[in-house]
Amino acid sequence: MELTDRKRKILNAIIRNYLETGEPVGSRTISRYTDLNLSSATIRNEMSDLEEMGYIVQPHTSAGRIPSDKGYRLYVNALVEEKTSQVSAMNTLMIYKTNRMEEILKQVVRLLATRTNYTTMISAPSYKGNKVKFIQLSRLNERQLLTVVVIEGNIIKNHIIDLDESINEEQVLKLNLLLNTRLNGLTLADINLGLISNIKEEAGIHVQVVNDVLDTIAEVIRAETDENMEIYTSGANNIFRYPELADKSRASQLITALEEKSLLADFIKDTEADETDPGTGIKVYIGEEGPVESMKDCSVVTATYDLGDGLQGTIGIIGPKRMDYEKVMHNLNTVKESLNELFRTKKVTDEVTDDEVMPSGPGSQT
Amino acid sequence: MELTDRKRKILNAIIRNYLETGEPVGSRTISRYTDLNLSSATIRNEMSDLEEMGYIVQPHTSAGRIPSDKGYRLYVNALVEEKTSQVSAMNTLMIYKTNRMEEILKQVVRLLATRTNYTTMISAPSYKGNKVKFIQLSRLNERQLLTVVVIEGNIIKNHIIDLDESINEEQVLKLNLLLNTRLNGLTLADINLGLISNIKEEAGIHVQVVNDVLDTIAEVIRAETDENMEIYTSGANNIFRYPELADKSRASQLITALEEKSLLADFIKDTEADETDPGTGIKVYIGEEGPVESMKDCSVVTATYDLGDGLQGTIGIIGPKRMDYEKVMHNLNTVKESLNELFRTKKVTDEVTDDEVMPSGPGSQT
DNA sequence: GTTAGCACTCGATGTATTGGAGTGCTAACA
DNA sequence: TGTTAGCACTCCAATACATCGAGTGCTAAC
Repeated sequence: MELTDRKRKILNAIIRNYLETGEPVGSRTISRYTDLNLSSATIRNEMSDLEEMGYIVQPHTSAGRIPSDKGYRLYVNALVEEKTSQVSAMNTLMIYKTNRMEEILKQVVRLLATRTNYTTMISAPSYKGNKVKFIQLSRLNERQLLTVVVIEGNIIKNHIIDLDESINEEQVLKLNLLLNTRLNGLTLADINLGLISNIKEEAGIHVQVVNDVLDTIAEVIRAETDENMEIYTSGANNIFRYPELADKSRASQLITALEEKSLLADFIKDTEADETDPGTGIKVYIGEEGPVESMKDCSVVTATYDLGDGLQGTIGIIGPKRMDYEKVMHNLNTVKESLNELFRTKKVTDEVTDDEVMPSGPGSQT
Repeated sequence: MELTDRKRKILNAIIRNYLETGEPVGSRTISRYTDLNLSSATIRNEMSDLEEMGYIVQPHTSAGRIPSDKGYRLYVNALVEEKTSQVSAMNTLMIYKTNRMEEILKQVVRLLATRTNYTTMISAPSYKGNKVKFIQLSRLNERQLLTVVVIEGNIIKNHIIDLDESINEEQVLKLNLLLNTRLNGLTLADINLGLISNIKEEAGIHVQVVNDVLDTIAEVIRAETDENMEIYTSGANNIFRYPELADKSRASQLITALEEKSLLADFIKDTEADETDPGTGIKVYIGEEGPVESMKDCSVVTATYDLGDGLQGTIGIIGPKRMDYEKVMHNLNTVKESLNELFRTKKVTDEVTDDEVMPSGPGSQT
């Protein structure tokens, strides 16, 4: 059967109405809603066809119809086409400037949640290059060394090494020089066994330190590429606004998914893997289209943002299938713009970083 | 009216029964449950008294009774007394060793949640001393400096400074020396205006660097004492196990509270402020006793843990008022033991730290 | 002081009944 | 041939009503 223009209009009307009300929509409603001037009976025939084609679904006999995943997909595709051709209304977000990346992300994800009334997530930007840029060893006291490793993209990692034997300033200086000359500009892949044993030889007795520095480098690089992606979420409570997500079992599953960031990471990895999208960089997962089983009652809309220098991450909005896709996509665009804006004007104070507590065991009082 | 021994026993029986079933308990149940050999009628009379005294409450006429906050309080107090006199069964937790404090905390909070079936939280240990221990400036390139500040307790913070004017190695060395000799061993309070202008004078043209280092110090110290406490939670989905917390509005409020770490921080601050507890370090907030309005249907049990060196934090368990206080307190003790254990045996690899991404604006490609 | 007995309350549960929104189908119409 | 009016039918949601049972308070007897 062919999807005539009229059928298309009716389908759109059904979807739009359902987005608003969340209730199944009947033929009579459409008959008045649209400007097609058709009787409800005609609409009924068309709806019957649409159902047969799989665009809409009847929750039970003698209820109205609701869109199927396939129906939503058609609708969203149309939206996307429309969107890309039109210039997105610039409307930057007020992001409070701060030096800590973490703060910015939390702010953004929160803003987005309150603006859209959906649940939101954002992944910290990760850097693809991963070349070692700078290594600094500092002598804290005769048995402790502070290691700081900076890799391209200005990701900083530090570590305190407890030494088995004491070390003096001169030795530290030498090691610094050695490590920097040998390792700068290399990626983890470049640092092979031959190189390592080579360096160890030159380092003489300070093998332990070299080992540790290499571990630290390995850690910083791994942390940025791997599984344990940093993800922030906000507005989890918004799921209770939508009855279709708010019942006990569904809500519980969703809350669990939000807590298990690894599930969210699946969406982000999927988004990042797929570079074939039209250009807006916005991707929509409707229901079962997504990679996460327990979120099959939701739609997820994601977008990648780019801070320049190859530093990029993903923003996502999680809501019911009947979410306001148009609004959501618009908001995602706004956020992308705003983040760009922020980092373009941030030239002056363009550092953001920091670190964490580290407890020192009872053995290390000096 | 006096709380006779018999009334006490009946009250206990009511509470214990209610903890198990979650349903109002009637006189007949108690009449059989206890070994008092009293008829339901007698129990009824006693229950009537207990209600008048405010220990129990009737949800509606002709339902059984449920404990009031006051009733729980009596019960918990008795529990605590009993607990402290008895040696807590040592039963350490399997904590997977890792170098990152964050990982350990996440592990602990998660373990605790799955063990207890309640929602859990843990605050990162914070250090009370806050003396500057070591400052390291490194020249990344002629316009960028890396600042690393270590304070006692080995909390590390770093920062990249973009300079208005170029700087050479020699100048960096001088600044390093200057800052270390002047600031080491001082707390934030010690660093007054006089000292600052003094240092700035000595620093000559590099006022900007001095300012930034001071900012960084201020930030690291503030971050550890202040509001923005790091708190991890787990097992949010567990609230759906308890019907009295699982209805839409309550669940939504709770989820919000868990997301708004600031509310949880209120509990932690309260716990830490109160050093007058019996010695177990365990504190129980029943319903409205807690500082957070939106959690008045919950009980929260907290305990402080101590990693030595004055580094301490708080663990908390959030559940319905009818939570299994005994189990919860026992588990908290176990976790305390385990954390102690972990850091006692961690002497060799006693560092834990790390850091974060920092994007570099498009202006800083070199 | 304790207990048996009884009337009473009130939520929870189950069962009809009804109303309305919606459908599918058929026959008539343009 | 496409459109529409009409009608029988379905099914959910809401309402009302009856019933059950757990629990209470009170009184009178032990």
